Amino acid sequence: MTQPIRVRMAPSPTGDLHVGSARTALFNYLMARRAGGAFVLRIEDTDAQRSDPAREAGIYDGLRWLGLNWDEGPDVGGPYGPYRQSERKDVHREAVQQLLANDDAYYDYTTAEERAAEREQQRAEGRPQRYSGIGRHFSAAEVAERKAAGVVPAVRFRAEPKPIQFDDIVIGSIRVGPDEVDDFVIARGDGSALYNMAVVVDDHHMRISHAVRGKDHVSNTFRQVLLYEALGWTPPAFAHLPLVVNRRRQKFSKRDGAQWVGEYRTNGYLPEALVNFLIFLGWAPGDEREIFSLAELVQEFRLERVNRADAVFDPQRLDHFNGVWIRRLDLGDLAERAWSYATAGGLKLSPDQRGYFRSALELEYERLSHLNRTAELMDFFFDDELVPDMRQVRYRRHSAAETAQALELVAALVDEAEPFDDPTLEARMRALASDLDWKAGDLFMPVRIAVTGRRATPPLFATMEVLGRQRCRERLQRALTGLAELATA
RNA sequence: GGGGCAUUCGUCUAGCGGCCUAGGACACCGCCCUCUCAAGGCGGAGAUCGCGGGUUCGAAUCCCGCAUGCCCUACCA
Repeated sequence: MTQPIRVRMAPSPTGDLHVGSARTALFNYLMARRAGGAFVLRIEDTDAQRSDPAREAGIYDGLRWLGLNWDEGPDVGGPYGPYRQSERKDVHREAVQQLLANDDAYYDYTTAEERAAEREQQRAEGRPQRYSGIGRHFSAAEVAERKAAGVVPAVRFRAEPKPIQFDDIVIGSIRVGPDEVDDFVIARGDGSALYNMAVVVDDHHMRISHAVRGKDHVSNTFRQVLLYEALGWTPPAFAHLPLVVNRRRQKFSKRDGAQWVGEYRTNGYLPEALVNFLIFLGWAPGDEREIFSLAELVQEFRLERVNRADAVFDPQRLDHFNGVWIRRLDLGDLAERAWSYATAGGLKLSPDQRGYFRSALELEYERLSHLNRTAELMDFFFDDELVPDMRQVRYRRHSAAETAQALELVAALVDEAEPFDDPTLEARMRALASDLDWKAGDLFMPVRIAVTGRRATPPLFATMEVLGRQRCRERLQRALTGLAELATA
């Protein structure tokens, strides 16, 4: 009888979802979905300092935005709740009591000063810095004395010297010698459980089958294994993921770029792109495919194929995936997503412009690298006061005066072209260039600048078609005025 | 100081004893396409597989040392 697959994501409520956490969440999500198991969200807020339910919102938003939906959690409930560690103190306390009762743990009445002194001496002697268990040996009288002096005891696990070993799905067998794990604190003076204790208790009670987390927890795992053993519980399978690191191969942090998922959202990244990028930080399909949707990953992902070496977060690669995914979106979807970025970016859009927005966006498809660049890319479509700066034209082959004459002809052409569409405009403009004995490009660039105000745009005639006769005509007129001023200046 | 783990192009990775004179992708460079900018196509440069020993007919792949890096070493998580 195999246990159902139950995995969890256990972030601290920091206010937003870290990209490293997002990667861990993704791997867990994939595990769960592939096996038809459960993806549990547990908020680890045992540190009262940082605990604030309001700060969970960013975690939820980030996960939801990425499409990493959870089956059980503080907000949706579930059969093994509560899902906030701060609400599970009784369960933790009960387990601490059990360890105390079995003499697997003890109250430690040493003071912080005593422990610091011990560490200091060990350092001076060049010995490993470990808690020697001095608190184990106080007599009843000594304890009474310390109590009277106001010492509040912490609860320490009694770690007997013995080698500890566990099998990790990604790393393999990991072991540590008999003297490596000392008596560690499992509960504070006030009785509240510390991280390792809380994790073990919660993972057990939540029936977690696989603990999939960052490699930075390997050392903790040795302690947790001891706890499982003492409590008489079966530990979950462990899988420790390589870390997401910066260019200097250290833990990814602020100065390495945006570190929160929310920032990627506002910076115009698609969740599909972030997922696709993140999955390759520690995993690869084994063949040469590179583009994967979340749904495809559910089919392909195998924990067994996860790498062991840390992966550098390369923003350029993320950008590449973003472009790929933008181009994969169908126009309706893209328009819907880009709309809010466009207005946020300062474009004044009215609801009746949706059709126009969409037509314009269609032309910008392959030029849109990030959704938050929508406004800067498309503002000329919406600026009805646009005054083209004709100084942008390079008057090498043709003078400003000649250019003005040509634009007059173009204006006339714009007035009468029928229909006012891409092929008609192109045919007539090419004919005009030929009549003038100009190279087509020499004519198109001034027109482009006149009509869009910029040198880089989508193909000119498609752009003009979308802009419409009216706008093109007005802008051409303003360009002509500008050219005249330029001539007199 | 101690321990654990890791080490293939600048980066993400393929590779699990012979198919590797190491493949793909990003970035970079060049060419093509072309009305500009993109996108796309083609090509180039880029890794003596961290170093040194072994094992083997044969090693990026197995073993042992060394080096380097990262993580942990709290009454943080």
